[in-house]
Amino acid sequence: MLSKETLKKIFPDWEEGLYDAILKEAELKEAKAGTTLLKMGQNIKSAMLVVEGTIKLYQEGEDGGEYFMYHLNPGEACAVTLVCNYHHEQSQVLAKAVTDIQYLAIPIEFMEKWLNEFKSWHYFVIKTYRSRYEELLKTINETAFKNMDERLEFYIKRHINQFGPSVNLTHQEIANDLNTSREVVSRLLKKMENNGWIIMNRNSFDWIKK
Amino acid sequence: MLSKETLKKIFPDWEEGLYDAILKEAELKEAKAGTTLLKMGQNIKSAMLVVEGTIKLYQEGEDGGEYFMYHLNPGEACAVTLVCNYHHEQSQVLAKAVTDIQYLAIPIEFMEKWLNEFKSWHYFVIKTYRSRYEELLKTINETAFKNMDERLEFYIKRHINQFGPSVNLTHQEIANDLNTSREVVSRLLKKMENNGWIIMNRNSFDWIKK
DNA sequence: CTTATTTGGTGATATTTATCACACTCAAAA
DNA sequence: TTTTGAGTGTGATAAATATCACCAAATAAG
Repeated sequence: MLSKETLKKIFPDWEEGLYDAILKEAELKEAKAGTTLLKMGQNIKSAMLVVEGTIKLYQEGEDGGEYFMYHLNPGEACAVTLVCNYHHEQSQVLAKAVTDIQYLAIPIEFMEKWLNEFKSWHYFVIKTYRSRYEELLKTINETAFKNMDERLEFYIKRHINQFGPSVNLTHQEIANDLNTSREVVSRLLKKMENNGWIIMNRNSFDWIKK
Repeated sequence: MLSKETLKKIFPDWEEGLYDAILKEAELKEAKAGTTLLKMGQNIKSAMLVVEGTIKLYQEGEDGGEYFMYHLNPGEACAVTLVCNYHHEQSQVLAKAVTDIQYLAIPIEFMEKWLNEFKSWHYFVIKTYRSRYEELLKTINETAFKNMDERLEFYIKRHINQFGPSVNLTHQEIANDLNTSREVVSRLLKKMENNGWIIMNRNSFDWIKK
């Protein structure tokens, strides 16, 4: 398990008792890069707080397509899992580990209890929902108003914001995240290369614009 | 001002003290159908709780386009205005009254205070964020995965869910909400009419499918 | 080294959506 | 009644995106 000190660094501003409760009730889990942590429709049995690594949150289409919404980083939590009062509540998102990760899994029976018990937990839940809501607004804005070239640019910028200017994604992976096809991504990236926005290598490219 | 009884009917499950606080601090405002209640980028100075009528929430594009996200009904609140700790926080949504409405405006300086003071307020905020987050997920799903014909159908269904099977919207209004053009909406509605899904009248149509 | 697989490039074509142009109809106003 | 304007219908065309087909380069596997 984590030390209380580490916990405090990752999740600051909590009450002492909340750290103790976490240490007592939460399970520290690990997952390899690429693992699916939560599928759409799956019953939620525990809340998920990120300790180490990055998670990507998706919306899943009926046809099986995926649409990337936002990243979750250490100190953040998966909003949908935070307020589940009943065991039969189903996930409306798809969550995947993009790096090897560590996360705290807290059985959902504590959610209601801790809301009553710890003011700092209550604030944490609200802060989480608020920030995720804002991420969704940005995603909607991109999706509803922008063409694929701009959406690709936005996507790349979010990626380099997370992992630095070198992008190690295949065109196919990007296409999946944007719910488009590889050919479209290839052509748009080629255009960006011609514009001098990126330098392409095999299996990766570097963002140099601005 | 509203009576406490009316308030309790519209916003059930609150603490007695919260009703009193609302009666003391909130201002009951009215607005005509069509009024813009909140623009994107505008400073938020009060929280907005719907008492009567329906509000439509939009995301606004840089080019001035609008994209409909969800409805707000009596007993619901505008999530973005609920957690504003500072006076310079700007709205990321556009809110318009679609009918004549009444709403409670609560100066944002009470938000932080009431979070501490009233457990039921805390729950209300979380419940609000949670339900709005879910609405956004649905909107993203429609926008990212569906073609215009399906999005139009979804849009109409949400509308009739609010106002009944007779839809009194011009093609232009629908086009604005879906960020497309009138011609596209006209053609798709014509197709629905041919399929026997709707009956068209001038300035309105009726949904009969299913 | 040779072969197989993954990844990327690109033309051709189809589909979807946007845009432009203009005609028609109804209803309200003059 | 005539006029005006808002709302709608629809063809033509353009632009964006999706899909198909196939090839080439790089890498991994044998």
